[in-house]
Amino acid sequence: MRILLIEDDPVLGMAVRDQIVADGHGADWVTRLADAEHAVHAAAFDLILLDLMLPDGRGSDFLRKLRSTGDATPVMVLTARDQISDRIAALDAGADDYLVKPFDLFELSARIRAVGRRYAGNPNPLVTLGDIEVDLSARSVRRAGQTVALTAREWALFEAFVQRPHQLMSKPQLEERLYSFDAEVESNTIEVYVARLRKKLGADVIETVRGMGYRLGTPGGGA
Amino acid sequence: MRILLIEDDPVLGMAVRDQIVADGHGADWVTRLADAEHAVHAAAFDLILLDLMLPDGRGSDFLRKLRSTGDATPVMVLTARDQISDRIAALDAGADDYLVKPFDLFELSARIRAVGRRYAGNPNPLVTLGDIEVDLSARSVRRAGQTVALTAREWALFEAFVQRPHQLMSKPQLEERLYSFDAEVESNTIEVYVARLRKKLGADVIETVRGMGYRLGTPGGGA
DNA sequence: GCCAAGCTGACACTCACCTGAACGCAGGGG
DNA sequence: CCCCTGCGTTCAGGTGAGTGTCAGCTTGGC
Repeated sequence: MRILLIEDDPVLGMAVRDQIVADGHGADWVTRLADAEHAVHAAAFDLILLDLMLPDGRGSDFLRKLRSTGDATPVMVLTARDQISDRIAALDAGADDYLVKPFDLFELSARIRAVGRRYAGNPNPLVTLGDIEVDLSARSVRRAGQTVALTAREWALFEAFVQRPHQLMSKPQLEERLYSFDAEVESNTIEVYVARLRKKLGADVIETVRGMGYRLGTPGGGA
Repeated sequence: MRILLIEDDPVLGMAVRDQIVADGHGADWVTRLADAEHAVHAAAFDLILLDLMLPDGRGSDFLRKLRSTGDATPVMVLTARDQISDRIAALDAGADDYLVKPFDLFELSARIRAVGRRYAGNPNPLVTLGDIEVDLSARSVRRAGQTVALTAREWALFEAFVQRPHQLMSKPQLEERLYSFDAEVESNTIEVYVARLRKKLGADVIETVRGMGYRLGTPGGGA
């Protein structure tokens, strides 16, 4: 999916863009409405993430203008918690969904997938790894047909691997993913959670690459 | 599908009716609540499109009256942007969905198809969960053959789960669903209603996934 | 054999969740 | 008009699952 992100806050913008890319989508990031209008004229997007407060205007005006041209691209609005009236205005102007700041990046991923599903018509995308089935949108994992219950952290870690099937991931990378930036973890948390995942899903779900990190394994003995 | 359109604006009404017909459904168009009441007594509809501002009364009153007679016909409310309180009233009165004016006729078609799918012409749209039977169109739940009475909120919450059987739903998602887009609820309402549902329907109807949300339990059909 | 890197079982602490109870409010009947 | 009932919502106390940390053990490289 090709996603246009309209957000002027540099920190949030970068975080969201990284998440989008990490989810395997293409991301165009602009910080002003003028650039956004240029972008939507230049290319077709599958989804637009729209901040409401921007330096050169209000997002809802942009949205209304977009809709008036007949453009039906799904638009997800990013709002602060106290901008209730603006949010309603955005929905009435034709937004399809909204997210309240500060939002969870996981929730963002889930919503983006939901949009993709709605407009692509296909049901839930299943990822298969040997006898393991992963439903990313439902956050459920089955092994040999049996549903395996994962905790929040376990799922977060596992999702990181599933989303980048062949990529090697270092422990600092994974820590960053699990704990954003602020939290400081000075222990072997990742090792512990890798162990817990292996216990629940089989020893070969995650492969250790000594001195470098981990990557998704090849359960079922396929290769 | 047979659809009743209650809308006094001639331009919008005609457009919507034409769209309905173009989609291959049957359309009855009335402009006043009196006519609407007459229509629902005379024939059974698969869907009612209901404007809230009508010359001879408020749509939400019509809806409440309809529900009080036990009529469970799906109702989609058509609202203008500044009728926020009315919109909430309508949802509380038992609306299944709503569309904000001005809306895309394309979206209208999509929503109608969604309703059609949800209540797909099977004579018995029964969902079975262990010893629990759910009739979405009749808004009734039976447990071990015994009908269980759910309140409006309880049903709204339960329906959210039943409609997406395997989907994990976060508390913010569920709050959205129950309270539309306006209310800022900072409390444990969802927890309370989950507890009440469990009390009425059994502890395992809804499964808690700590830190992530809830999903439908698997009293008999998980695996 | 030695060292570094990774594995794992155990454990205390926290907080997300559960739950009973109380309050406000609206609707209906007396 | 007022009381009564039922629903929705809030609150506070208690609890356990989830989490991070650590110590001791295993594995792999040289």
